[in-house]
Amino acid sequence: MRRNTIQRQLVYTAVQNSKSHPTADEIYNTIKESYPDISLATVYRNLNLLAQDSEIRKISVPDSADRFDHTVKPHYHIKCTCCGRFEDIVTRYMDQLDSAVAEDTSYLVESHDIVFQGLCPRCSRA
Amino acid sequence: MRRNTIQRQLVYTAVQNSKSHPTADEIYNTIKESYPDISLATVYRNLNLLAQDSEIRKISVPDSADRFDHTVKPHYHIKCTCCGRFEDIVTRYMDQLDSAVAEDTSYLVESHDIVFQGLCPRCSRA
DNA sequence: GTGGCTGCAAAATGTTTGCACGGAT
DNA sequence: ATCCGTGCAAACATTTTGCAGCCAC
Repeated sequence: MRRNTIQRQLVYTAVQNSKSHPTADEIYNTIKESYPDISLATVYRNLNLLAQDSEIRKISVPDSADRFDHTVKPHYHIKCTCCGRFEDIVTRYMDQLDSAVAEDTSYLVESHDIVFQGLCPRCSRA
Repeated sequence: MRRNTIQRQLVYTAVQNSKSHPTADEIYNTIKESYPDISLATVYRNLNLLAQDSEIRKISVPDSADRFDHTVKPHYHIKCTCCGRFEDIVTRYMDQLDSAVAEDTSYLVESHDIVFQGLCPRCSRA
């Protein structure tokens, strides 16, 4: 049975209100402004619980800390190899990849993540 | 100018000889058997240099340590969410995704990685 | 009242770095 | 002779965990 604590609500709200893709530490610092007693461990615990419950999404980013996304609907991401900027891609999720791979591998495929890498407009001008 | 040291050759060879997708620590332990003085820091340094030079590939794995791949040709991976098993997928690399995303985002897209997740045959039977 | 959740500190994990020395060029 | 790469240890970054008390149920 899962309890509905103040801390979990704060974590959830902070992720929802973030326009970008915050790291655990960014969430922690945001919440601390209004609720200075919260602990980083609690932030991590709740981010993981919320991700388990599919209320937020956990994204694994190459060469940096995990990020969290308020958008639960599957979608893709792009990372600038120069400045680290990290953004959504607005293409349609390709369900058919999952079924194709399921046939080829005899895995029970649940999902896939795509991370594109390249130079963002600003960095490519330099 | 890059020097050709024994240690770098050992790291390169260890990655090539590995059938799977070893972590830095696995490479380190393999090499230590024949060359006990090698340091983990040296293994990390050389793995990163080799990946920079595109002699091996570095793969970011959700919720676990980075892995290294002797296959330089771009291809996709799948991870079992239950036992952590990690394998190649033998589909064709979809170049057209990179150009499509380049058009949509005005990034200079270099590449993309896909990691599928699901249950491997063994785990799905349980 | 109970047991899941918290804060804190410590530990665990994964990776990088400062430094003096040694070896490849 | 140069100076890049090494081993070592320490630092660093990120995330998890043990524990005693607390609070939502």
